[in-house]
Amino acid sequence: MDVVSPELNSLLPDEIMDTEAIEDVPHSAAQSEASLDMVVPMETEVPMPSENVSVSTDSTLSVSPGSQPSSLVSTSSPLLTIKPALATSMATTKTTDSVTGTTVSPSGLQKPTTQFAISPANHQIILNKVASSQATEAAKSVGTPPQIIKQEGQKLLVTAIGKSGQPIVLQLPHTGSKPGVSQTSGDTKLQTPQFKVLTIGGRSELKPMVVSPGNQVTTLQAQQLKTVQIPKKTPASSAAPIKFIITKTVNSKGLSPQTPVTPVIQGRVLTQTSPVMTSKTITLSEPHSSSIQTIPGKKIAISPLKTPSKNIKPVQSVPVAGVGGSQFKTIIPLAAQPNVQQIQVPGSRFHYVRLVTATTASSTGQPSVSNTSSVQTGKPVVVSTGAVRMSVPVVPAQTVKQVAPKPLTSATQVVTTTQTQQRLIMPATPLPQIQSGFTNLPTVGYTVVPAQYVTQIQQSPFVTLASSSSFPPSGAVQSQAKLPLNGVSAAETTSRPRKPCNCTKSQCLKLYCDCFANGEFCNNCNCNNCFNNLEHETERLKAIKTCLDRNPEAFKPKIGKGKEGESDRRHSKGCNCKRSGCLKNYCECYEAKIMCSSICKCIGCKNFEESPERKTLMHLADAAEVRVQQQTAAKTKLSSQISDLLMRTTPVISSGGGRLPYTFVTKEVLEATCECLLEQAKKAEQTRQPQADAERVILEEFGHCLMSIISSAGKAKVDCASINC
DNA sequence: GAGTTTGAAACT
DNA sequence: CAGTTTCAAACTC
Repeated sequence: MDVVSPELNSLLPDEIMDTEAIEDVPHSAAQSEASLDMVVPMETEVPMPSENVSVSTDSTLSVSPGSQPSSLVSTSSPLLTIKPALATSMATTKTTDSVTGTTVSPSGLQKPTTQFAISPANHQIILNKVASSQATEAAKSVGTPPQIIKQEGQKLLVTAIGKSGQPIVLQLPHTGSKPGVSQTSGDTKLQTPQFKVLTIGGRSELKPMVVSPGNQVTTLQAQQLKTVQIPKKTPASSAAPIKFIITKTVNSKGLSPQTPVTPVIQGRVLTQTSPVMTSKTITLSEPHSSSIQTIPGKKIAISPLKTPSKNIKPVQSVPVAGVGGSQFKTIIPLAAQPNVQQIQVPGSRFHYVRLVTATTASSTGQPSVSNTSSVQTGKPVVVSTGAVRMSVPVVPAQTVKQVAPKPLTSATQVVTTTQTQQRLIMPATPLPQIQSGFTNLPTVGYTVVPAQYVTQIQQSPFVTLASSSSFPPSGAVQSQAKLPLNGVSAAETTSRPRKPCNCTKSQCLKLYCDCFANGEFCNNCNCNNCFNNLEHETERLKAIKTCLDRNPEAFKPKIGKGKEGESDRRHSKGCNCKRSGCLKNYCECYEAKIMCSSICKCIGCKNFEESPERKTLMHLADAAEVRVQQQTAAKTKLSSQISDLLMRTTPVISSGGGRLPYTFVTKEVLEATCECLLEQAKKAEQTRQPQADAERVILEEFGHCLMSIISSAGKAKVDCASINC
């Protein structure tokens, strides 16, 4: 029996994942071994490089929320028992629980390096297994991963766990805890009396791993246990309050030298929706939709299946209930070479991309629609080597749009989108959790990829995003995506046309670089020695982390809403201008076309509402802009008319077999033409027609004149030819 | 296009 | 946190 304590659910951070329904349970083949030094900023989930707990695709998840879905309450220090099916395989891998630094050693062979975070707010538990020593070192460098415990929502997030074919069981024993294993934050105090026991897989094979969160074991024991079993291949009822998000963990090639064969790791997030919490939708759809079933046994069994291929959900969109409301996540696994799963957080500027290196993955996605939202899974993501897992900071999304599930012939995936377009990977909010998560992140396998880049990545044949999905395949990887997304042009998707940077010394890895600061990859830039690309993923991630360490809001938009709403946009930090009077583009406020505010520390500011200089400047700017627009429109219209005329006269000209006699454009003809045009202008002026109309009339007259000239010339030429002149 | 100015970012 | 340096964009010529 595999049991996961309900506390874990409660402990899971809201931001990380919120799911309401479990649809698909992929097999997880997890391997621990992360070699990469990549740090992913802003991940709520701590990726487990080596191993992830995955719900096997084959297996159906049966969740018995019991009568009380909300009953899943995280206890402060739940006992967590993880049982890897094959303990022997675990030897090379280290498992770490994100929970307050508790470490789990599977089969006792490995160091306890696992860390898992528990967010009491959502009752979520994130289990991250850090297999590789490298990962642990990275974690060390980052610092001890914080435990996140939130009691509000009841969510269980389980990521990364054992190798494929080796189920990992999370168990919450009533009694027993390893001393000193876990830390409990003060948040853990808030514990709900009830437990949920999740059993995954339910293989007899499984060897128990015990993770004891530590301090408050006794309390947990006292609490009620609910066990939910997820039988393999059993359909899950949507009604089940518990949601599972399964994320596929990745095995990186080089990551684990020790284990040459890297199983695909699938991770899933299990979230239980509490009545209190705003619901978030999680869509994990297996090809054959698995339904969540409540099992009287009150056990949830999550069994990673050995068969890796079946239901890996390429895309996961998870609405997450956050403080501000529901938050939405979209995880899109991107195919091709690095398997990439994209996680979109509405409002965020970054796309989280999860690079999955799965050796094998195959599944035919069947669209399944959950009541609230659904994520369709397409074909399984092909796992190549280094597995990268990205957790996404969740930004509260006001509304979530769900994409109707499509049958996926290919690796098509439906992506749910929020009203806002997908953007971000960086948390809109300061997201301390992200940072913490970031620090916690195993350095391996994570990357933050700009949206455009994701689009580029999608070129890979494996994953085709549905039309609804925002990422159309693009041609060149580095080329900036300009293809329409969701029917929206790329230009529309991006708030502004990005200017190419010209960085020379920063390697485009500092905020000096606008591309980097905007969370974008350099593309078609003029920079030198650019590291802001996928080729320098590691450096880039480090740079991102550094920036976030320095300023957690470094990637937040500087221009935010003021107190009074959108009309009150203002610079988040204020400017510090001294010499520009805040009336040049040096000033970030002026550049953003907003007034300086009280938080600005500028000297000699002239960028305020009543400023005459500003008014003059703005007036001039507006006038110039209007002028430019008019000129552009006039040019366009004139050129179109000319081309139209040429098209019409072409037969005449061609019939003549030669060029028209330019001598026809004599001084007299020009004067006559000008008079015609002036006459039209006078008429327009007398009738007080609008400028646009006047221009149109004049241009039309000009066209008529041209027609007459060309026609006359053509006739003359024909006549001349007929008389051999 | 080269050089200067400017202020944010980075550094100490 | 303040002062200084670095950096790249904005600007001028």
